[in-house]
Amino acid sequence: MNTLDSPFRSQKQRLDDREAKRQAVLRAATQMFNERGFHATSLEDVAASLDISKPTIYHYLGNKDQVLLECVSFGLEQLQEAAETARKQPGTGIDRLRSFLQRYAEINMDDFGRCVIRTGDETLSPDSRRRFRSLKRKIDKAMRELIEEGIADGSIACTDAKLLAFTLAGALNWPARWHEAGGKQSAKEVARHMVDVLTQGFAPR
Amino acid sequence: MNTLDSPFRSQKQRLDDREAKRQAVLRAATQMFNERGFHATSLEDVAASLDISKPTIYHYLGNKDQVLLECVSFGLEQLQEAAETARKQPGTGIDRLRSFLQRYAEINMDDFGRCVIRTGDETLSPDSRRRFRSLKRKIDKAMRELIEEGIADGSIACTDAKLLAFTLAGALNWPARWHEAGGKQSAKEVARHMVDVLTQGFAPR
DNA sequence: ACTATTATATACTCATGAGTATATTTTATG
DNA sequence: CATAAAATATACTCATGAGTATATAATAGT
Repeated sequence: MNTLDSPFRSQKQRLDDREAKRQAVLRAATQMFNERGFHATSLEDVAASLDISKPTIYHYLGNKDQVLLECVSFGLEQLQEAAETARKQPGTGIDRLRSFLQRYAEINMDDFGRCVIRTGDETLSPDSRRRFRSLKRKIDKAMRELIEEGIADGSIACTDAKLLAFTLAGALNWPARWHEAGGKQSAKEVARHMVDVLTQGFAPR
Repeated sequence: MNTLDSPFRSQKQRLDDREAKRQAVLRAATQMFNERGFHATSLEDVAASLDISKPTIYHYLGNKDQVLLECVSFGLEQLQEAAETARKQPGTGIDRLRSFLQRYAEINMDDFGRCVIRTGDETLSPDSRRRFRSLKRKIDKAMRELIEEGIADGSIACTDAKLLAFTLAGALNWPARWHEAGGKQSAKEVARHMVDVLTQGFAPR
């Protein structure tokens, strides 16, 4: 099998190639959306940043709405994975929840996660919006279930799992707005600290 | 002095009139921005919702950017007031902080406060953005000071006031995205519950 | 009554940017 | 090789919506 740099690529290689280009477009788009906002970013800008032309983007992706949908879907997939990983872990409910929250926060400081947070539902077309919402609801549900498991085993103190989930999500979404990659504290540090604060509360124990 | 409905209004009355109209425009704009998003809302839409024409809006406000800036400024003023009120209150640091947080959350579920949260910095022109950021920084600073006072008097347990402020703000900003006026729980209830959770943490005591 | 000012509307201009028609080149395969 | 398919570009169209020029009615002040 030809793994060297022959000019004749296998079909798989070509498909991978295509996929890599799609990804590159999405990555570039995500970064620009995050910096300037979706509406202030034209696909021409995105194309230019990759030294390609606008129609090339349309060759790989249907339209601007779809570009955005894929960007956020990617972020939401990462979150979904994080939830599944946490679910499988050993330990008490609170341990699993904390481990999820840690990862959740980290993802929200990364390109695609940030995009999820910074994208308002209204930005997407009605169809995409439904998808977007439905994916977000899944994450929310996963978080709620982790909480409920913790309540059940007594490791979490809480009277309203839904509201707790919103509270935690809100706190851990916010860094998507203010944290910047090169900052003093790494995403990991920020996440850890926030999760601790949320766990303990700010009233002395 | 003529306080009845004479057709001859005093200068003050006329100024008030003008101000009332400005306010009406801002209120209508805020609501539409919150629902559809800034970019999906044309000033023509806003005008139509008030049964006036677009140039009338331009008669009262310079341009769309300014409309948005005034909307968010209004929300930020409310938050500023809340901060000042809390500062003046008696009690320990944690009491004053909690009282601020309560009000903070409530405002964020109201038209103008919501607009503050839902408006990304990138949405505004560079000049307005600077104003917007500077006003937000003030609120953040106020929250941080309340926290520091609480740390000083031992009523708040915290090692990083800045990060705690971000954490609390994030959690209490989030309802601007999901809470709706006619929902099951009133803004006040949601706020109270969230503040409690944040105070106590979710680890059993 | 006469003029200036304020409030409002109609009917434009103009830039931007999404999306496309079409041409061209490269790559793959019978 | 010849032809089909994929990749890329140039150069358009076209809708939208911000902002304006201009007209008119109402109100205020002289």
